[in-house]
Amino acid sequence: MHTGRIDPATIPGGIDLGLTLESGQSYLWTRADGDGYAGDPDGSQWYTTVEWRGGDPRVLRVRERPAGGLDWRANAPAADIVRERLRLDDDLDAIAERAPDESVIAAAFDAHRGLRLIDDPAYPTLIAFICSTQMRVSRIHGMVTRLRREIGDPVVFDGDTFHAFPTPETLAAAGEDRLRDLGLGYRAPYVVDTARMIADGAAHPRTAAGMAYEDAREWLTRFVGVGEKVADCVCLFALGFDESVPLDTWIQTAIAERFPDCDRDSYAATSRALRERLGPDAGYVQTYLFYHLRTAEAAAAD
DNA sequence: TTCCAGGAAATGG
DNA sequence: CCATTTCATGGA
Repeated sequence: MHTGRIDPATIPGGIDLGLTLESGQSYLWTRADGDGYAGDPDGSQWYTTVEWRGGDPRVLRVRERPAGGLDWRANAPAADIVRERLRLDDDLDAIAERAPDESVIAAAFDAHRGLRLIDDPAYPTLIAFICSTQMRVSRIHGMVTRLRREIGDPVVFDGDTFHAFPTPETLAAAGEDRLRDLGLGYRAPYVVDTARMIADGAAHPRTAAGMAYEDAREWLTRFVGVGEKVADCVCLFALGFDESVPLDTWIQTAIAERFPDCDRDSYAATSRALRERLGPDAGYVQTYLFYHLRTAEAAAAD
C-alpha cells in the first residue's frame, strides 16, 4: 500500500476535487462513499483505476483535505500520477488573469474556484465521449460506471473490489446487443466498432497526441461514432491540446448569445474563431464556461 | 405528453 | 458538397 499527501502550497490556485471530477470532463472517477453522482461532496473520496506497467490495473483513491491539499492511497506509487492527471501544476489564478475581459467569463472563474482541467487516458476517454452524444452528464457517468462494473476486470484493493475500464478486446467481444442491454442505445455499435479497431491494432487514439491540433482532431474522426465535437473532447481532456474548444450545445448557445462574431459556416472555422477569442487558455476558459452555463443557478442569476 | 441532453451517421439533393 | 432525418432513453 502506498499513500501520500499533497501540500496545498504546491497546488497554485487550489483544487475543488468534486467540481473537477464531476463537471463533465471525466467519467473515469467514482465517488467511493456513495451511490449518488452529484451528491454532497463533503468528506468524499474518489477512486479510479490506472494502467500499471502492462500488468494488472491498480486502484487510486484521492480525497480532498479540509485544510486544503489532497491525500491519496493506492496499490502503486502514485504521487506523480495524481499530480499529472489532476494537473496540479496549472496555475489557476494566472489562467483566470489571462482570460478575456468578459463578464460571463469572469463570473465563471469566480463562481467555480478550484475547477481544474483533467488529463485522462486516451482510450477510455474516447469511449466515454462516444457514449456522451445526446446525453446528460449524470447519465454519461452512469453508463461508463455500468460498463466498468458489469464487464470490467475486478481489482481488489484494501479489502474492496473495484473494476477497471473494460479493455478494447472486452468491449468488442461484448457485442452490440450486450451494450444495448447496458443502456448505450444507438451508441452500442459505435463503441463495438471503435473498440475493435483498437483491439485489432488498426489505430489507437493516443497516436493523435503527436500531431498538430487540428490534424489530431480530424484524425480522431476515423473512429466510429466520433465527429469533430467528440474528437475535440478527447483532444482537450486526454491528449493535452489545451487550445481545443469543443462546440457542444451549451457553447453553441453561448456563441449565439454572447459571441455572435465567432459564428462561422463550419465547425472548424467557428472553433478557430472562438479559440482566438478565448485566448491562450481557450480550453480552460471553455471548461469554466461550459460548467457555468450548464448550472441552473447560473441561468437563474444571469 | 413533449422536450431535451457535452452528436454522429445515413440519406437526399 | 450541404441540409435533413434518424437514432435510444430517462428525467423534467
